[in-house]
Amino acid sequence: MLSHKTKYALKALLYLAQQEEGHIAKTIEIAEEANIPKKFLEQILLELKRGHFVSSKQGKLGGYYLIKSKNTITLSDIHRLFDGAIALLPCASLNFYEPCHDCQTEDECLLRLGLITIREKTLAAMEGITIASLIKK
Amino acid sequence: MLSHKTKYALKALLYLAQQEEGHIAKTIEIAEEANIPKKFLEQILLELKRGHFVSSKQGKLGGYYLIKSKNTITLSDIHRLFDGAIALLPCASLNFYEPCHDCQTEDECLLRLGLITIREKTLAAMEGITIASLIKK
DNA sequence: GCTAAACTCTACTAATTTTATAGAATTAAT
DNA sequence: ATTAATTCTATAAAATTAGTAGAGTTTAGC
Repeated sequence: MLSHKTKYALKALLYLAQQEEGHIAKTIEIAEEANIPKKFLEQILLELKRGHFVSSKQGKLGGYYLIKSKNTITLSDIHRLFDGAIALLPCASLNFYEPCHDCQTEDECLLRLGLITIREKTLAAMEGITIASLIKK
Repeated sequence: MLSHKTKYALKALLYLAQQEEGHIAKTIEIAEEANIPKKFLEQILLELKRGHFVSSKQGKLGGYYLIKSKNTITLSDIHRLFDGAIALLPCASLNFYEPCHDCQTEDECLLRLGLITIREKTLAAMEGITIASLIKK
């Protein structure tokens, strides 16, 4: 399941992607439009900025805007930024790999290969969904 | 990601499925074999029993054994029993549906249809993995 | 019947993560 | 200067997860 943070991030990106070129959106504007607690959204937008999905203008008249094309921002990108691994266990993860310490040797693990299969299919599905494709539907 | 509980449940089922017909496995035996804290495993086995995946024999010489065919126990079954919904948000879930309270109307939600697509693909993948198929690999 | 060894059940605790909130600091337009 | 926005750090409240404790129940075997 997605955390609220990831859901809010996606909703914020969807809002930004729907604005006309050059529009700079204030946090309060996004928060009210997408029903997100404003102070929580501030943190989320900062993380999206650090992840190079959005950028900001400071000071009066400041705000946030997309800097990555909405066609190239996928569900898996945002999931990884806020919720981490796509895989069901770290031992089956590409980007967040960690061995299980309850397994003696990974080769003997009956679970891992199955979980890798799941991750491959889920990841393919998540990479197929972009901010742009969500808006089109 | 799977909780430890779900991972332990799967490992316990894998252990039981590998025993010869008629064998009754003690909790301590499964715990040691699969590296699971014994008291935690007790709870997990009880939940698996309530879910009709295993049954138990009480008293001395008691223990647990599979009652559902290993060919029909899927990853999605066990995920749902311990970790709940397969979908990324409750509004996209089949078995754990709940509306989001930050959406005005569900029809206007740009996220939901995409998440339903993901759920369909992930679920298909998870239904394809059974306890039996994990043992074969 | 008694004892040993297993499952059963309820409650509790400790740690972690999630979901925020608070408030001071910084930046920039007017 | 003033106003209104982002930025940053710290904190708090709530929920979830992971695990423990201990009493109760059941059954095999002597």
